[in-house]
Amino acid sequence: MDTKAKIAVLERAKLFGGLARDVLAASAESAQIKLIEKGSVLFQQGDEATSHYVVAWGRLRLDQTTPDGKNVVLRFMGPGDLVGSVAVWRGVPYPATPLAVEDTRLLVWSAARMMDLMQCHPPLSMKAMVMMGGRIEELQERIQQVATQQVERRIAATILKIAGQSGRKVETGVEIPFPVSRQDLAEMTGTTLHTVSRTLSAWIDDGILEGRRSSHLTICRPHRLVEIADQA
Amino acid sequence: MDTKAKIAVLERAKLFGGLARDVLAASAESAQIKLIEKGSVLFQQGDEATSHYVVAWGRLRLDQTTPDGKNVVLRFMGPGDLVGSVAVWRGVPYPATPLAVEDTRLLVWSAARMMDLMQCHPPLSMKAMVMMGGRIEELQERIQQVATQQVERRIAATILKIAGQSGRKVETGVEIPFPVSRQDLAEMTGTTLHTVSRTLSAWIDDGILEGRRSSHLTICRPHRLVEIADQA
DNA sequence: CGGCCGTTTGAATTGTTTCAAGCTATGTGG
DNA sequence: CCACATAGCTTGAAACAATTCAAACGGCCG
Repeated sequence: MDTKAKIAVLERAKLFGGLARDVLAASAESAQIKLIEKGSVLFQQGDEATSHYVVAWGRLRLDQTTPDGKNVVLRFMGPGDLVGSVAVWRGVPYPATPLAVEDTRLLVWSAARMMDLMQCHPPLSMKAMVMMGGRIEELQERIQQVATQQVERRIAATILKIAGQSGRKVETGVEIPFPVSRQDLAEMTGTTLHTVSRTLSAWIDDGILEGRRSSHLTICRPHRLVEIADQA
Repeated sequence: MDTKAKIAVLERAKLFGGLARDVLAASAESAQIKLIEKGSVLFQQGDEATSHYVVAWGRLRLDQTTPDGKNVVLRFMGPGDLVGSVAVWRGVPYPATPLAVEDTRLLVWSAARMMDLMQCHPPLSMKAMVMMGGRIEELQERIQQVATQQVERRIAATILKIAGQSGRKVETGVEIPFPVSRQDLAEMTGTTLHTVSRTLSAWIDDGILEGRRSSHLTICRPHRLVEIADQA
């Protein structure tokens, strides 16, 4: 991947999109490329934060393991998303583990290089703040969801969020183009595999969803799902 | 309050602490003072974000109301805490409502002035990013809690967090120096007033806590509460 | 073919909520 | 100074949503 291709990736990244040519060029030039295979992790929760990444292709699932062994899926990440940024900026260990759910290609910067870029290009740090603010609001919304809504609504909302971020239109509806297991959904909504399975089964029976027994989920009647997600 | 006093407040604020003299002076000079009474709100969730605040004295509770009328307490804020920052930087409406639970005094900047300060003083925006990163981790931890732990543990952890932020040592243990109702705790932990009441009653019977019927909560046996908070 | 992993589904169990009633400080107006 | 109202809290009993336990199914890979 040459600098031109790197710039193309950066333009789609939330952190870099819309920034001046010279900032992109400076950033792209100092980026390394890293490739990881489906099923392997980029780094481990608790590792020292030495690098900062931008996803070029592929998809990652961000997992957080609790001291007592339970797992929470924080989110899925795709092209343009940032990985490890917060830990690098704060100088603390990575708080979660990104696992590739597809073969994935990323741009990499060392922590020091990233800090340099930030210092030299104020628009970059402005952008970073806006982005982090967005993440804060997202997390606050999720807390509100887990704290006040019941399971069925949370599952519906979660599926819709994933579809909104990564869904593709197909003949039968909107498809999520990478595998999302019942276990994943359980760990995103704070419930159990069993409850998710039952709920999805009911929706599939109602024709709202397609995708029994793994494969890829397809939303056939998005409108119904929205109704479930924000029913009073 | 003169500029000197303002600087003293800023030095204790997370955003300004440890910054160079000239940054503090420039910031303090352009700050206005605002006083609000116990029970009144600083602004309303949904209002356009026109100002950014730092708490000088007093205490606020940050509330978020859901579309269907339920309420979530995001956190309590005291001296040195920032209010409204994220919304100002992002140029979006305030996502929550800060309510004074004591008479409170704040420093105020217009959104435009705040952005100027940020642009002119890179160390300020660096500090802001580190701070926002901290908030992101805090929120992720809370999601993990609400999603995986049962109510008793969440209540224990929440009381300990409040005590850690604002607790004062007294003869009988650690006291939370402002009123925290059972309803508040319920809205922080995603449960009901009734469950909180039952749980606290049990703890008071066990001598872990003091503070039946409102008044101020005092933790008599912090160690026991920690055990409950992180029991496997 | 056989084993495995993710899933489905039923039944029993439980933590938590909901419903309902009563309590106790605190404050207010007569 | 005493009824009276109020706000916040407590507590029991019933109802329920979701989890846990248990077993079996189906697709896929070696």
